[in-house]
Amino acid sequence: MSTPSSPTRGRPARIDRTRTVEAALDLLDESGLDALTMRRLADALGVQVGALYRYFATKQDLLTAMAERMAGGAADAAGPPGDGDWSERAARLARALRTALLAHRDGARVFAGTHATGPNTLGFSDSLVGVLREAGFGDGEAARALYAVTHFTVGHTLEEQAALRPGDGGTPEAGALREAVAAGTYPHLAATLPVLTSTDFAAHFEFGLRLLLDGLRAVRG
Amino acid sequence: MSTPSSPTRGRPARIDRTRTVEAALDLLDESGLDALTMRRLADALGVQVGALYRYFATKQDLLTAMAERMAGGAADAAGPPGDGDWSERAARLARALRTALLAHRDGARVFAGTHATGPNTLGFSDSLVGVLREAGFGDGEAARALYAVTHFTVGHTLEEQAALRPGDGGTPEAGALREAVAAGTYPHLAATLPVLTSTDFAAHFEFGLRLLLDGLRAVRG
DNA sequence: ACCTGAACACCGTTCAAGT
DNA sequence: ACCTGAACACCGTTCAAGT
Repeated sequence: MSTPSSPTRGRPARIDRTRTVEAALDLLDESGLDALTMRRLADALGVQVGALYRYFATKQDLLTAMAERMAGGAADAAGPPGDGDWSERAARLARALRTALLAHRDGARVFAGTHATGPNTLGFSDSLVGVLREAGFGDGEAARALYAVTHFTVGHTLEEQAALRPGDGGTPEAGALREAVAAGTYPHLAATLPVLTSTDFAAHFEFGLRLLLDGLRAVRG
Repeated sequence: MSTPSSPTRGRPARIDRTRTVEAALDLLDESGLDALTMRRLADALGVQVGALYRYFATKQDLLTAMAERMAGGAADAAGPPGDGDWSERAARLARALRTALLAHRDGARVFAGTHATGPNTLGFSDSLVGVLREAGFGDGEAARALYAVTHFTVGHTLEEQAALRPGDGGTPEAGALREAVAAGTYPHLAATLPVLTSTDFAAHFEFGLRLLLDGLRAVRG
């Protein structure tokens, strides 16, 4: 498939999967997902475009490998058993996922657009499900809680990184929001505008995470 | 900008914003987001590609108009005040958003990739924040709850539509998941595999939504 | 075995020119 | 005013041929 054979025959390879994923993440950080093209990546690696297809079947395959790489270490955030109660350990895992996505420009977009099934991604899921099962949650509850926490975290971080994109003044569409709210008749949006346009994304994230964990507490037993 | 002037001078226009968005949604349903190109859309409308740029500044602008269109009607799902308690009304809004996204192929991807600020989108937000404020939640809580519910719903539906993509047998990466879990050592994923690979997405959604609403109940007062 | 060179079949966007 | 025709500067992917 996309992995060359083991013994080094002929000239040593100039690139490999690991180096290519690293270069792709660097390019992502510098220029963003829209500018991450196979040609530009090949340039950065000093090879021709076609060479990339010996290591990745498609660009989607490369993006999946990037997502898997980004998730590295997140599984360890739970800490050893006994280090905090189940809700604190679960919260650490969710925060670690958000942090991992924030660590790369458009990280959430890459993650949301792929379906990595490598050890980093599976390890994270196993960790979170494990914390809940060991806390006494049923298998169904633990599995569904994993999805709820993951989907919220990815959804949140997608918005967080989108809001921070344009780069210069304030939030991007906070302007459009203010304008529309001022003109139209959205009384509740008008009343909550300061919070809605706040850029304290950590506070937004912690609020949603707390809802999910409080909800889990209510569902338990 | 992208809106032609009002009085009909010269020949009547062959296309307009509304017709174009409708054709784009049809094309989306038939072929998916990856196949939705400006050229194919122009073909479907019987014009040349360049003509589209008289109505939409960029493809992103078109996608935003599509997202806004998809959100139509979702704001009304709360029903009249008094029709159910706050949590039931909020749940109806969240379900209406999921349903609106599911109504179009790749609907969640379109919605997640844009930032519509039209009346449908703002009306939905105003509705949900309104339900919570009228139930006695503070402005900050109501605004942040809007984000939590919306991000969870979009994140969930993104996964739901991604899982249903390939189309033929079972879930797409359920196979990859089973395989990896069988080979590797993920005891908690192995134990919960039946639920993790379940395609009852409505149940997954309802569970996460319940966590958020139970969490809100716990936070109130 | 690994990479190059070159092609194939496309893209989004712009803009002079026609009607 | 609205649309066409044609171009510009790219894309992802494939594959014979070189080394």
